[in-house]
Amino acid sequence: MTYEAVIIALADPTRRRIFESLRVKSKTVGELAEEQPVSRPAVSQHLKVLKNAELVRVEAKGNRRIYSMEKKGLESLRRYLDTFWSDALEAYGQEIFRRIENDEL
Amino acid sequence: MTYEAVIIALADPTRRRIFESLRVKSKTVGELAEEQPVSRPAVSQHLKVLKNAELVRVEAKGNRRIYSMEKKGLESLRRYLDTFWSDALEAYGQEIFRRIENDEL
DNA sequence: CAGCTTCGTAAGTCATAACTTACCGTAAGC
DNA sequence: GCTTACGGTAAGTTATGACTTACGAAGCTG
Repeated sequence: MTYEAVIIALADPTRRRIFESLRVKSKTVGELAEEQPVSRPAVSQHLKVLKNAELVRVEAKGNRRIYSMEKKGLESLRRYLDTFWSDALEAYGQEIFRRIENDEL
Repeated sequence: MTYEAVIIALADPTRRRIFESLRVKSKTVGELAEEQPVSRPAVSQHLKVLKNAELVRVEAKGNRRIYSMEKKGLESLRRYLDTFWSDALEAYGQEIFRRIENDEL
């Protein structure tokens, strides 16, 4: 059920901006904080959530922490979405809907 | 930017349960409320959010409103996710990451 | 028409999570 | 070794959003 963590992580606009910023290139916490309209500790907290959702990974480089994009979280969310395109469920749902329309239910 | 509404809509567990419940068959507000551990007005409010995200559609049937699943919202979210699998961005990001690793940046 | 059902909205409460400042540990530079 | 830079965590505040009850509109029922 890790896709829940991914959805929650991406639901916050600041967190989405941080995540999408890493799409271009990997950055330190300070670099990310400069781009964002919030304080550095706030960015740290957001990165914690993103890491928990496996949307970013950290690389310690001496004094700094270099954050980069991680695809694993996105993949689990995509798998969740894909389950909604099942043909069987689709057909069943449509049939029920038709019956309701026709007052057969 | 409608994918934002979709992510926000799916971020709430109650809303996710309502949405997934409609996967099986279309239902009235009352039916949905019976399944959920919250009041009927709460369900109404959640349905409003889901509708705004194009995750459900309504069908007025006399006194009742029959809610059913709508794929449009899911599709826009999927398109958003797919943009992260662009090979060009991937290659660029990896190259930058390599340079940082090697202190070339 | 009177009463009952269905459901949306308004208003207010409460829990949560997004923020702030303050502080601490750790690594780097002089 | 002392100072400075980087970043994580704690504690407290504030904003948001998920809930509740109360109410009203619109439609079936007898």
